[in-house]
Amino acid sequence: MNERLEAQYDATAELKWAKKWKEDKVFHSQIDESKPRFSIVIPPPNVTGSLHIGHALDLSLQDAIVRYKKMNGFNVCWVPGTDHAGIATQNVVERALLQQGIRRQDLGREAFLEKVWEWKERYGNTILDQITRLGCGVDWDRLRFTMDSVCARAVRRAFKELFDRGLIYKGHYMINWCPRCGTAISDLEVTYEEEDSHLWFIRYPFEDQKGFIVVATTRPETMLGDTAIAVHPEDERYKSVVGKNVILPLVGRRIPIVADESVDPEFGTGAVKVTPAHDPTDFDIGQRHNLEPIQVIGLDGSMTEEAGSFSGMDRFEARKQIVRRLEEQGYLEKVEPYRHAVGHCQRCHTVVEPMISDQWFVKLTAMAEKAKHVVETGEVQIIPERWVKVYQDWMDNIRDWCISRQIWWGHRIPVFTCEECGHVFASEEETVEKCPKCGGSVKQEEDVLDTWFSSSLWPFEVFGWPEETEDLKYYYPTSLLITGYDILFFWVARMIFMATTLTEQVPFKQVFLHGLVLDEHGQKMSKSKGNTVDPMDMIDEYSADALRYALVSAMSLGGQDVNFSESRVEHGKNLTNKIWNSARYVLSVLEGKQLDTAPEQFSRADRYILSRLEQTKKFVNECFDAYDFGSALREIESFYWGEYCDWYIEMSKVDPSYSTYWTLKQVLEQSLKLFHPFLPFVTQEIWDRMGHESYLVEEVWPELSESMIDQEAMDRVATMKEAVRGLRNLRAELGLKPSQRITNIFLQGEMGEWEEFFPYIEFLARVEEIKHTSKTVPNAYSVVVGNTVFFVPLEGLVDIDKERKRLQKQQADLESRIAVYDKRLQNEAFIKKAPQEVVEKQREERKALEESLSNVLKRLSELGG
RNA sequence: GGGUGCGUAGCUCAGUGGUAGAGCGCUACUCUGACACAGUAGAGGUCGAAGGUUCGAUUCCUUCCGCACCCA
Repeated sequence: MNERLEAQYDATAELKWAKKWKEDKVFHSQIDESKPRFSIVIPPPNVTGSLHIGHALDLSLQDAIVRYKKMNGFNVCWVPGTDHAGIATQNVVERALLQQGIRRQDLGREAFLEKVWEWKERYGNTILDQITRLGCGVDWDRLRFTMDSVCARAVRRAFKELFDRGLIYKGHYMINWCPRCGTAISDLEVTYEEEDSHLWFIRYPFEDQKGFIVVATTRPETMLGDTAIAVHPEDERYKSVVGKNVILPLVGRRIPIVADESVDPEFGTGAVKVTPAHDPTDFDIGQRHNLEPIQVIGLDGSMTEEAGSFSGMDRFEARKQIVRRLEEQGYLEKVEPYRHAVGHCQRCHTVVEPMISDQWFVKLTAMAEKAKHVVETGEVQIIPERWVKVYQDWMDNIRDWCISRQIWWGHRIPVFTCEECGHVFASEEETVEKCPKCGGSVKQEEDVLDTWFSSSLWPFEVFGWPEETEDLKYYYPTSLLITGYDILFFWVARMIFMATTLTEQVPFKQVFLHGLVLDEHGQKMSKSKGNTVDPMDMIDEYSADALRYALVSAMSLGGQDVNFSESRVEHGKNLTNKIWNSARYVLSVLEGKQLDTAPEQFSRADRYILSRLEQTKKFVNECFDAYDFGSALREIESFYWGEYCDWYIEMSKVDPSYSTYWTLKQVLEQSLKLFHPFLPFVTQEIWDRMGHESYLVEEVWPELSESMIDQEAMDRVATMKEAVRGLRNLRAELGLKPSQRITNIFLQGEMGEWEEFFPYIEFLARVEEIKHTSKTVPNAYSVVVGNTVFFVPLEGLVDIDKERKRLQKQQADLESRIAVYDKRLQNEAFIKKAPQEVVEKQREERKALEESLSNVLKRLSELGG
């Protein structure tokens, strides 16, 4: 044993171990055919970002399973890395440059990208350092970045393959445009929010000047681009006007009234304006009726030349002005308050503008079929299972994926057009000089790919795909993916269809989706609400172990969201200190003792704690297999604190023998191992202080030896605890201080069942001596435990009235409990229909209560009550 | 509108077909031989509402109410 442990755990030890694990490459994995393998890839965080509380949970879970698997003999490979986060990163760097008065356009593409790389080199390690600090056992030798050469190669290959197979195409369609980010975004990147707005009712006069038709709209500013009015074909109110023309107010354009199934007769007046250039539904109507799209809102969100006198005006200002103009000219019929969902850019929160533009798309219908199939067959298992349906529904209703982005930071689309012969082709090469057909000069596409396109290749690109590397063959498909359910569509689903299409394998065999971390009142954390928690602050204040405890212990099997509370972190710190202190005590007791051979005989107390340890181990293993991390951790804690510390260590202070010391050590060591996946630091530090040279994570996970389970030992100790609690309760009621020892008490009952526990009871209940008695002891308090009565005579202190009240209270309690059993046991249907063992158990439980009750009644009658 | 999840102690949450548990908070006592970041004792709950299934429901089913999230 090493030097004594300090009275309090100093969590700065964490820094030392985090560094050592990394430096000693403890988590480096190499191909080893002789071992079962376990591979897992990190969900790559944004390279310019920093660790947030959701990452902390996700990483804590991954680290727990990684350590657990490693201790169970698996060749574990956890691949770390970061994501280039196209739009987000570009925004960050642009903003920084603007502070110096530089616009990216001033620099030009090449120079700007250099700046972004510089930024990445400078700040990109922040989050990696934080992952280290959290204690994550990743394989640093396999660190990847979604823009590094290996990933870039994979992206080009994936693109080319899909392009050549006709699964990627360029098209002129309606997409979601973010005017602030200046790029197209995918459907998933639009978040809809309910907003209070208005429904404007506008009169469109018939061209013959005889009356008008009223349409309702939420977006009056787009009316400048209207090229029709649409009504439902079955709508009786409008049947007669279909085919007629109206004159567009403010513009004077003549536009037709068309009939289209997509119109909802319940909405507004049942007649709607059609703006094919600025609304997805209208775009479809336009296609069906050959309507010309007129773009009146530009890419920057201001009105175009087509908007006439409103040209150059911001779209929201234009809305106000147009409404005013309509009102002035008598076209505005009425305005009603209206609540509707408005699409915002997920990243910058700007209201997105549906626009028609040239973009690149991935054709998903066929790919989705495969992706659905592998989940149906169980090749990919989604856990918890309820997400399967959500996944399948999304695959069923999938739409093509817009993957081009009008930004510079990202993987530039590897498509080239020959300037001579017009040949368009995708290439896997980083640079292409000449057209493969005619040798003419070529021009590459300007746009870059959606970041999620490269992320979707992550599980195989990190192992070197498309090269058939040894790593790829050995580690892929990966064993498990752990991530939040919020990126089920964004990432998980896309990885599955990309993997099944490109590698013809699944990306991972299982995917565990955990909940999100919310604030302590179940609210989403957001900067605007000011309820965010910085995990690094928690680590600094309480330790990484404490933070991990707070997050993981709050997990439930169903993958519910986790409400984060700082008091839980504090408790985590208290727990680490409790482990530390108990170890400190045990080590001091074990100092200088040789405990290499297992004892031949165990005491009842030893067998009790060893039995509970076995039960705990079994339960914890089951939890790990079911990814029920929260239960596992809570179970270990309650065993260690509630049984080992509270009872066994206390009992071990009474006349310890060799088997006591051996058991103390065994339980401590095995508990440290059980705790280790969750609290890697404090357990490693103690392990080290115990004199072990090894890393705990390289030790073998405690093996089950269920033959150690001794039910009788557990039952007897449970009864002993009951007696101790009864005596302590009496002490508390009498106001006895811990320092006041009771001289002696008398036991009336079966001596044989109790004798071996006398020393423990004496110690735990602070009694000088327990003696046996066959007769009632007069003038004494009593504690009834089943068929046993402990008499507690206290010189001059026994208040008969008080004693009577205590017993009456116990009587009432026992009677009410027995009544419940009686009701059940007197019910014939219960006796007949309930399983025999249940009936038997009820009878036994009732009998135990009855024994206590009869003793209580006997005491009362002796007291003349 | 469709879907999913959740309503259990003052707060935050576990959990179970056989009269409910933890942490924090609260009350009282205690620096008792590792731990006051602790110990001991205690108070506190008709497990959202109503039906149904069952010998028995907080647990399973249905409906309703409330909250949250996802999709359209």
